[in-house]
Amino acid sequence: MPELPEVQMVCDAIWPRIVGKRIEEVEISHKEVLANCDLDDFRLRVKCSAFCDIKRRGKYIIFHLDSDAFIVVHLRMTGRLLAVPKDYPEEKHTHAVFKLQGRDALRFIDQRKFGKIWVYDCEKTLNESLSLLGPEPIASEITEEFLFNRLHRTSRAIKTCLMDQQLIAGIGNIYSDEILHSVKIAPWKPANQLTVQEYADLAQAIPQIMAYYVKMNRMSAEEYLQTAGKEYRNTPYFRVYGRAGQACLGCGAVLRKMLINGRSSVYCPSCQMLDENE
DNA sequence: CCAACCCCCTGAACGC
DNA sequence: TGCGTTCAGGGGGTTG
Repeated sequence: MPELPEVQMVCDAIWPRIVGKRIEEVEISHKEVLANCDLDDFRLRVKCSAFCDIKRRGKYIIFHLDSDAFIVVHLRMTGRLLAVPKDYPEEKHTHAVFKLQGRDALRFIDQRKFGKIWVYDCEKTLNESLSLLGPEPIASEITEEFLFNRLHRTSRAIKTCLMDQQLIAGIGNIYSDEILHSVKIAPWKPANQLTVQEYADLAQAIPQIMAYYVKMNRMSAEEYLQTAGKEYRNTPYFRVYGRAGQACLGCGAVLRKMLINGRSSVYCPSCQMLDENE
């Protein structure tokens, strides 16, 4: 489920209950959740360390430990991280529990078991593992020149490009649709057919749209816990995602849904097709 | 290089 | 009410 705005909110929401606390015990009930080591190894590398920071890179959540090791979590489709009191009722599909000093525990819950947890010994191995990620969407690197240089030779659909984590890290199916609707570009348009103006529009819209949804998704730790991490505040603000069959908020035409590279995509057949006869 | 598939897994929503 | 089908916001892998 979560893309950059949701992952950012999770980091912010669990931060106050996690940072500064020591890991007293680790319980892994579904060992496949560990992506790059086995259970004993994992325990050995993180136990007795304290969390000193939580950061986000793309859709990855990065826990910095005071041993200089890092725990990295990717929620994929249905993963959730909850910081809760140890005696808080345990939810189904809880695969990992970090019991912290004091009253709280960090739990990883994932119905579909797609989510993963990695551990890295130092900043060097962490950086190597993330080295293929493109720049953050809310960053000065996202310029017209950057997009042109990276895209003008590929015939892939622009939507597919925006979701490519090696181009830009953090955009998924929802926000690629939102971005393309805002700049009135058809999601299936081959990237190498975009005009100079369209590259410029995208460079402007990508940081702006992502920052907007980060802002709209902000919630307190208490609010996050109340919904058990299952609901997001920014959902009512989507202008195309989840609105197929409803009116385009720009022109009133009925929004349509189609598959692009196997991903459902919602678009406005009127305002996102103005350039069809180029 | 890239498109077009496949896979991982569970549950909700929908159609008959 | 039940049963089958389809779909889900991610990403990695294989094939041609």
